[in-house]
Amino acid sequence: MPKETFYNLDGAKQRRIFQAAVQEFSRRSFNEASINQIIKQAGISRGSFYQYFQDKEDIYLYMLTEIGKEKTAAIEQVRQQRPAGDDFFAALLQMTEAALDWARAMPQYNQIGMRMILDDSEFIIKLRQLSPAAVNQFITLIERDQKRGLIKSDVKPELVIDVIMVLMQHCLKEYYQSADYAGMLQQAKKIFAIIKHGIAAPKSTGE
Amino acid sequence: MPKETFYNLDGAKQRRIFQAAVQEFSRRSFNEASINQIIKQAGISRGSFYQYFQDKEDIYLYMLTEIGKEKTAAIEQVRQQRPAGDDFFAALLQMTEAALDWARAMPQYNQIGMRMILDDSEFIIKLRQLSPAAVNQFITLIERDQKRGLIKSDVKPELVIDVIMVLMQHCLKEYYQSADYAGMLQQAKKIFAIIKHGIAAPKSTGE
DNA sequence: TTGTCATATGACATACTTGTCATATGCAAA
DNA sequence: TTTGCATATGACAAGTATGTCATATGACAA
Repeated sequence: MPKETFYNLDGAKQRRIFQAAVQEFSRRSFNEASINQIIKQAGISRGSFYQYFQDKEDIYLYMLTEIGKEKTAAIEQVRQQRPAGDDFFAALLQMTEAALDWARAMPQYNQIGMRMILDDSEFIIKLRQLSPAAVNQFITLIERDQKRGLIKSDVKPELVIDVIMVLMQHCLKEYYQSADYAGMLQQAKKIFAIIKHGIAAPKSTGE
Repeated sequence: MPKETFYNLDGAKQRRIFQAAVQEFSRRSFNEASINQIIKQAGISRGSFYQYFQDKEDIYLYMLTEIGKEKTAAIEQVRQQRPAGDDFFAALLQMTEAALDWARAMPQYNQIGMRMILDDSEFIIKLRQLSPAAVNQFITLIERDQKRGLIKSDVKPELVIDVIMVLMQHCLKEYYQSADYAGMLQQAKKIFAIIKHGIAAPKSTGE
């Protein structure tokens, strides 16, 4: 919640400040990030900064909500272009592609998201606990597939989501280092196959 | 590689300094950690610190090797008490229990390990790349089980290890917050079951 | 032109950090 | 006792950071 004065600024300047924040918060952890760097990058004075924002937490939250808006819009676009598959794994794959797309297009935003997951400063921990996590939709999908007899009924949907989220994060992190889009997608598919079918050899029934 | 002067110190003082480092590096990231805190905690003067160590990296490396020694000893002990199971999943479970034991007994050490995985300061990244990771043993186990027909032959052992390592880290992280030993072990088992058998319902063969 | 008011500015106080260095201390040998 | 050497110390310089505040600026109204 920036102060009124910030919103009175013309759009270009707001944007400049936003982008300076993105740059700094994607480069360093919340604690390490420096307001000095942000104002230098944005080309505003120290005094002005405190006229716009309460403190570092304030501009961080502002930046997050801005990114959130853009992300929602982007996801909506993907969803319209490629309608969701009809089972859990199809939907999962679609989401994975969307996530990779996002990471590729907005590396800094993704970096910030990454940091948020890893960062363990008090503020970020508090913040993370509030995050809603749009997982409910997937839980519903799993439950439906369980009723349809596609997924074992004795696994807990929450656990599956948990496992998959963790692995997805890992893939994104790897993608950062390798920057190999196709390879990463390939690997994600293999991982999902493991989750789907397991690694144990079939018990000499089909063989 | 601390300086000679450090090793000339009597054991108690060395230990005090080591523990001060553990405390600080488990509390804050490498970049955020402060030498001031360490010397205050250890009860030595600023000047002395620089007589013992080159800089922050130096004491960090020293601390890591010390922890490494202790860990190796602890693992050896576990291995002797509980001999490894004869297939991959048995060995995996044993390792999980060992890891949880370790985390419970040495929360700070584990915290440091955790930080090392997450930390993205230049120094830590460089350091992490050097780490050998004692995964080879597990890869061998998987390959053996593949030959024995227990594990599908078309999965890449490296990928499986990767997936499991990531999930294990996640479990440890969760364990930190919940501090529920039994519950965590239970969850780990369920996760391994997913890896083993998958979540897809059997194709109307057994039902 | 003058008055008013929102906004912009950077100097400042304060509080941290790291690494150095002149000096002090204490021990051991001569 | 005196000499000499290893070690201990904290003041210091130089850098970083944050948040405040008196003052300057510029735009618009009277």
